[in-house]
Amino acid sequence: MTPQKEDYLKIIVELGGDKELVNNKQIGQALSVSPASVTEMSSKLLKDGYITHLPYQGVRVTEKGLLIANQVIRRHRLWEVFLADKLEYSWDKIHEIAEKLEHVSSEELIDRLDQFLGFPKKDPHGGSIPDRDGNIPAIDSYQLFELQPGQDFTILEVEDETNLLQYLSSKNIHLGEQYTVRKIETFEGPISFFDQQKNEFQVSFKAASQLIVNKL
Amino acid sequence: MTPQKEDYLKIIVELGGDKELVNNKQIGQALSVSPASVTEMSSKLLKDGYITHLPYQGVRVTEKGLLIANQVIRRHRLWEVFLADKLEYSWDKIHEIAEKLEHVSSEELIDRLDQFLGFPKKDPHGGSIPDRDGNIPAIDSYQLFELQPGQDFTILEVEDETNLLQYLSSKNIHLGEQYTVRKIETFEGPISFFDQQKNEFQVSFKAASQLIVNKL
DNA sequence: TAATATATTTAGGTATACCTAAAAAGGAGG
DNA sequence: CCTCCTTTTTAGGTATACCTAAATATATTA
Repeated sequence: MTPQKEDYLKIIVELGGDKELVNNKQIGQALSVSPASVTEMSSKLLKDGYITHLPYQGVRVTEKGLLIANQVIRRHRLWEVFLADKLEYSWDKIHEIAEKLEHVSSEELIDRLDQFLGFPKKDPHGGSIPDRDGNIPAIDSYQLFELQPGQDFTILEVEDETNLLQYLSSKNIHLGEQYTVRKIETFEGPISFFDQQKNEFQVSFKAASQLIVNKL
Repeated sequence: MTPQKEDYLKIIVELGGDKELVNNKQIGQALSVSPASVTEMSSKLLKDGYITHLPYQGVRVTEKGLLIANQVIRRHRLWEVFLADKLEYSWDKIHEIAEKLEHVSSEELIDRLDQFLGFPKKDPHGGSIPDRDGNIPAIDSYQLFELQPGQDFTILEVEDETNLLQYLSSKNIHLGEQYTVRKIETFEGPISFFDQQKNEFQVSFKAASQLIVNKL
C-alpha cells in the first residue's frame, strides 16, 4: 500500500461513499492528476481487490478498499484534532498538513494519539472519526439546502474547502451552534437562517450544499 | 528535495559530520541500499550542490547540505520528544516512527511542535536538537572509553542502537545521572564505573564507544 | 440517426529510486 | 611491482507514478 494508493481510495470514498460509482474525471480533478493516470491507478487497485471497475462508467470501493480508506480518514482526522487542539492551528490550515501526516501509518502510533487526544469523536471540521476497525458511527445528517423553513439545526460538518471555512469564520458562523432556517430560495438560490439571538445569516446554494447539518 | 535525498544527507552527517569523508559502503549499509545506488544518488546530490565528491574516496556535505541535514535531524528529534513525552512511547521504539515523521516538512509545524514541547534542548536519547537555523549548540563530549579512572561524568547521549538502549534500561543506567569511572581495561576491554551510591556497573568496550559523556 | 462533444482508455515517454552484474580503480602484501 | 582483494563506478534493467497525444467509447443534440 503506497501513499498514492491510499490517496486514491480515500478520494473515491469521499466522492462516492461505498455505494456510488465515481468517475475518472472527478478523481483526476480531486487529486490533480490526468484522467489517464486515474485509469492506470484504477487497474492496479482493481488487481489488488480494493475497487470494482465498470469500464467507461467509474469505480467503487470494495469492503477491503473501504477499510483502507476509513483507516486513512481516521489518521487524517486525528492529526487534524492534534493540530487544532494541541498546536493551536486555525481551522482552515490543518487539512493540508494532515494530508502528509495521514500517510505515516503505525497502528500503535494512531491509537496512542487517539488516547492522548481523549478519544475525540469529531475532527475540527465536524467530520466523524472512524474507529480502529474503520467503522463510522452513523448519524442522520443532511445538506443545508435539504431542510424546510422553520427547521432548527446545527452544523455538523463543513466539507473541506479552505475558502468556505475562512468565509464562515469571518461571518461568525460556527459548528454546534443552534440555527433556524428562515428561507430557502428555489432554483439553487441563497439560503438564509438566524441564530438564537435572531442574527441573520445568508449563504449561497453552493455553500449550503457543503454544510452538513442535523435536524433538532 | 525528496525524502530519500533527506535521508542520504542526514546519514552522511551522522557518519562523518561536515569534516570527514564518508564512503559509499558505509552509506549503503546505513540505508540498506546497494553501493551502486549510493553512487547514483551521490551524483544527484553533487549536481544539486549538497555534497562534494572525491571519486573513489567518499563524499562530504557542503554548507548547503549540512543545513538540510540538520533540519531533518531537528524534525526527527522533536518528533522523538513528542513520542516519548506525550504519547508515552518507550525510549527504544521512538526512532523508527520518527524516521517517517521527520519527512513531513513544514517550518510552521515544526516550530509549533517545538513550542508545544517547551523548546526542548535534547531528545530522549540525549541528542542535541538543532535550532531553526540548523545550528547545534556545541558542548564538549567524549566517548566513555576516552575517560581516565576517577573521572566523574554523566551520559549525554546513547548512539541509536535499540538493543543497547534496552540493555542500559534493564541495568538501571540512565542519562543525566552522575557516575565515576573505576577502571578501563586496555585492548578494548570492559569499562567499569559506579554511581553516587557506589553501585557498580560494567559495560563492554563496544557499548562504551556508543555512550557519549561529558566530564564533570 | 448522424454529427459533435465529452470521457475513457491505450500507447508511448519521463523521472525517481532502486537492483544485479561486470568493468575499472585503488590499496595491501608477497 | 605485480597480483589479489576490496570498493567504486558503469551499464543495463525494474517498478511506481506521473505525463501527452491519439484512439475509442459513450452521451448529447441538431
